[in-house]
Amino acid sequence: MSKDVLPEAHEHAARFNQVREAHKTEATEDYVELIDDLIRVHGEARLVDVASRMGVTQPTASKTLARLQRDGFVSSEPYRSIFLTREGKDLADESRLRHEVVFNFLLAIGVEREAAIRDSEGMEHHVSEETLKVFKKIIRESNK
Amino acid sequence: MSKDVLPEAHEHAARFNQVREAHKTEATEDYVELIDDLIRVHGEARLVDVASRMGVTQPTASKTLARLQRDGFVSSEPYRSIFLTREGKDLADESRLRHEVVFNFLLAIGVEREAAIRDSEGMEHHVSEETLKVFKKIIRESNK
DNA sequence: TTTACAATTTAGCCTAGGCTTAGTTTATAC
DNA sequence: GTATAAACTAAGCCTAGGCTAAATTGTAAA
Repeated sequence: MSKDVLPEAHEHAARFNQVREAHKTEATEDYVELIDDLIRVHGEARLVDVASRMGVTQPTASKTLARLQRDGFVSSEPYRSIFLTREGKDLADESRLRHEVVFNFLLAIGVEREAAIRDSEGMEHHVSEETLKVFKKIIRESNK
Repeated sequence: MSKDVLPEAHEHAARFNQVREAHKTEATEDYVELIDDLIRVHGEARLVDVASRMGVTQPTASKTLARLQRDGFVSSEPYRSIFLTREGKDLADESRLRHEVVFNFLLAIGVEREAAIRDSEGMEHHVSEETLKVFKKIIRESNK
């Protein structure tokens, strides 16, 4: 069962590099997705809510949001609520879509709801387009 | 389709905290799994190979290994090859098992091999026991 | 309208995990 | 047996993402 040869080193490294790439964008995606949700459901996104829902302190959320603003995903004035830029909104939409596919896929194959909620949060950032296609197909089939 | 209410804040936060927990152990799991592979296939694990296969520089690998040693997963003498402690070996076995289940699951549902290799590397750290059970069941069914 | 509380920012600290450059040790080849 | 190359370590720098404590701003109630 276990391997008796290893992939070539550069091949091997490429996998880990891909995971590291995904990690870099994870926080950004989680934040914009949450901000978009807050705006849609509560009418606005306040730092205090972003922080409590991300499970971090306000200074931590504040610092992360400053980075997102620097990188062009978010805009806000001091002491005011938070808005998504066009780029941020696009990323949020894309991110939520992927999140929903993973979530619905887990439900479709029989994972219990609570586990599906929790697992999809972590998994969504590591699912390629190719795999996502297979997930979608299985969701469609389970809806028949 | 999209939500019109959000989960309670503490519930929401719990999901992200779980993902952050998983991130903390990711590097450790990836390193011990790789070290175990190198020992099994090449007879020993040298820093230079760990670094090139992780896709990082030698000083980076060296620093990470120092941390793993501090935390009791790895042991080694300066300029010598790297060994797993009992704890490290157990973690490697557990980690490889999970990795294999995720990989075989992706194959079983029809994901192409290369994508399955890459996606399983990132996904393995975010799949709960509950979901893993469902994955195993689907693998068994596809082998009939 | 002032006062008090809530929200936000600032400052400063920590760890992980990247990097480069430079020095040391080990192994190899002549 | 020594020179050279390869492997490894050391030192120092950077970013992200956590934290606490303290200062500032905004808002609402008395």
